[in-house]
Amino acid sequence: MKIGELADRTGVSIRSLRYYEQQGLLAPLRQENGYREYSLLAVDQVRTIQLYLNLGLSTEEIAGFLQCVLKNKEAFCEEVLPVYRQKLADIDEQIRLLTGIRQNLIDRIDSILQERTQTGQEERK
Amino acid sequence: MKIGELADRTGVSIRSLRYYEQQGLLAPLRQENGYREYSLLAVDQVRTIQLYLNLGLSTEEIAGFLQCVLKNKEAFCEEVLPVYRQKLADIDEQIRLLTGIRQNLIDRIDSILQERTQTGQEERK
DNA sequence: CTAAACCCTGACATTGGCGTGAGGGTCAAG
DNA sequence: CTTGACCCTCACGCCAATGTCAGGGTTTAG
Repeated sequence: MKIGELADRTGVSIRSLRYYEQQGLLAPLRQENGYREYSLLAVDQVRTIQLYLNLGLSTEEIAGFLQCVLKNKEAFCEEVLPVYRQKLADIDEQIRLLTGIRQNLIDRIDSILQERTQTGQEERK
Repeated sequence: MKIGELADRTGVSIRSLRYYEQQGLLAPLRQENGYREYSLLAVDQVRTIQLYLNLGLSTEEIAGFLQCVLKNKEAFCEEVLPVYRQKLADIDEQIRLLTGIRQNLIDRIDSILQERTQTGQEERK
């Protein structure tokens, strides 16, 4: 199938499909006229890519184990687990940072509201 | 004082100080030779800017109330509270997203480990 | 006088997945 | 033949704060 059909079937934009190819995640054949020719397997492949992107992995990280997971179960691919663990650590760190800022904001909002009630300023609901 | 001294006193890079000025957060006088001339107040001002940046606010948002908070208490500046609340909502949303991904990662890690022990693959500590 | 140490204004680079437009082939239906 | 729907390859834009050159003045200590 050509790129437009693959885009329709997967819901991924043509631009993204070409980008994935550039990043080494897809390798379609070429017709004589230069058009990309995708096999049916490409549909699953693109969905798999999307799945990993939604986990916050970069195209580079995905490229590191995509070929393996397409042919085997994830558990068989040694590369996957360390990437997952690193990502988990990163996310935990991000959540930690955000949680700190969040509490800071809450404290500041509270103290503003408190100061306003003390000085008689009204809080609009 | 000149920009280098302000940078030393605040720990903020010269590049950033110039950027803040460009964003309307600082407005130093100019000497005859074109050098920026900062008053002592600029030190507090820069620290205040840093404080808000660390809360995740953009220079544009900060510009909206910086002059006010430099002269009054935050509680007196009407612009601050809505910005804080919006930011808090944004952060809550980010945390929600990250938490979802986090759980997804944990589930996947667990299932990989479980599959490996079932199929006899070893988990290196 | 000179070299070091500052200061100035641009302006490009970074990050990363993807939108979008330019300029131009290919192909099938009418 | 023509029109329209596809396809191709660049290549810039985005977002935001900051790093980092380049090319050039000024000042200051020795």
